Amino acid sequence: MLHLKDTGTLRKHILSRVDMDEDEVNHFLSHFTTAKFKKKQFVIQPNFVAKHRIYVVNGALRSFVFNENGQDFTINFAIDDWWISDFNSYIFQQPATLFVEALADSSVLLLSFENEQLLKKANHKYETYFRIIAEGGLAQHQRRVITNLSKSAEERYREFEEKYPQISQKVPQYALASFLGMTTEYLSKVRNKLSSKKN
Amino acid sequence: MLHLKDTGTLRKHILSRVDMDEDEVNHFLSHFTTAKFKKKQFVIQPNFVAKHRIYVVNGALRSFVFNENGQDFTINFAIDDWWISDFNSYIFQQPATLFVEALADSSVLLLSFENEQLLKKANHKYETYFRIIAEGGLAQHQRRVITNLSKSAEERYREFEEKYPQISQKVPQYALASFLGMTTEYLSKVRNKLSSKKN
DNA sequence: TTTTTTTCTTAATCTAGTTCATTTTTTGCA
DNA sequence: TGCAAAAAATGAACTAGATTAAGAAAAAAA
Repeated sequence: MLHLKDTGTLRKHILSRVDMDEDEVNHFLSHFTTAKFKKKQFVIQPNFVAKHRIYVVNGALRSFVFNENGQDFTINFAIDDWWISDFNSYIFQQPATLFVEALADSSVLLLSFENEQLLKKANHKYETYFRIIAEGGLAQHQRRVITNLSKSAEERYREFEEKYPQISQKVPQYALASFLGMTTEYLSKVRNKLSSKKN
Repeated sequence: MLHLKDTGTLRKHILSRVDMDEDEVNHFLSHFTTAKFKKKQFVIQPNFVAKHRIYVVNGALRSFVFNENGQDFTINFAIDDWWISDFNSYIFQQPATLFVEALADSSVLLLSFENEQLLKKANHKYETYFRIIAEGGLAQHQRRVITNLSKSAEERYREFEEKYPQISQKVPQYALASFLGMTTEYLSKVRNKLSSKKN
């Protein structure tokens, strides 16, 4: 059984998007399990089907891939109050291509694919919530594609810093560099250049 | 009033994703308007709110942005049986940042934001459909981010050709080049290199 | 058909960002 | 607290892909 304290932020996340009464949110939240992950622990691995959507209560996770040369690319970050998974795997219940790992000790809430189906059948409002987060994620990914195509590495870094200052504090630089589509070395150079400009 | 012929492919698109009876699909489809766009015509423009989601019956559209240097970047294509819009603008009803233009004379079905809200209120199944297409779009964008980060320009082109041979027939090369994150000149070089390898 | 406009190709030059090798700093943990 | 391992920084050499420029081909317009 879940403790109230664990689900407080997710409760807010839901209520800020869909109008539900107390009982409805409670029923929704009762379908989640809690879990804790140690830093460097894997949550999802390639070739296994992603069984869960993961809501981060606190901590930091990232999803990433290796390409054929063994280089590591961060696909997404998730810190407090964000969702993460290999959605391509989760939604279609196909083998994952991504890793999801903890970047720091983290507490999460897990929703299994089966429980999600039960929820969507049980109450229209639950499905509305899933629609809204999918649409939000779609819009966000579209914005990311736009920046990746149309801005230079330096601009991408500057924009990220401005938009997500909390994240760049929490994650290692190599993970941020590959998320932004550049090497660690180059990010280091960019950072240096920008900070020397300020002073 | 819409003619049946116009909505046939959208009908199939819906029924392959959500189980509806005849009346339900008809009611859903009655909320769309038809439109035809001439090649080069703009469907959505920056600073105006995207009022519609656009389903392409036949033809070809693309969404794109200009960056501050006036370079043009294709964000998405939509050919027969695809949806397109500036989703960031449409979903949140904020001013668009993208253009959407017709690359060829096209017939489309338009769903206004207001009508979409009516539909979602009217029947649970309609919302299920919107959830499913949002999730599909999210998964697709995530795959795109992965390729853009982890593959070379040549590989991106090869994969695209393999996956969407119909599209590269239909769209101008400069639009494809910027979609794949490279210049027209470089795409031309890549094409040449690959086709000379084959012979 | 001819003219005009748009798209595509080719080639030379250039550069943003990578690679590789080494050093310094930070982190974790016995 | 000290030491090994991981992460970050630095710099030099390199390259994938951009830029520029000019001509050829194709498509649209007249």
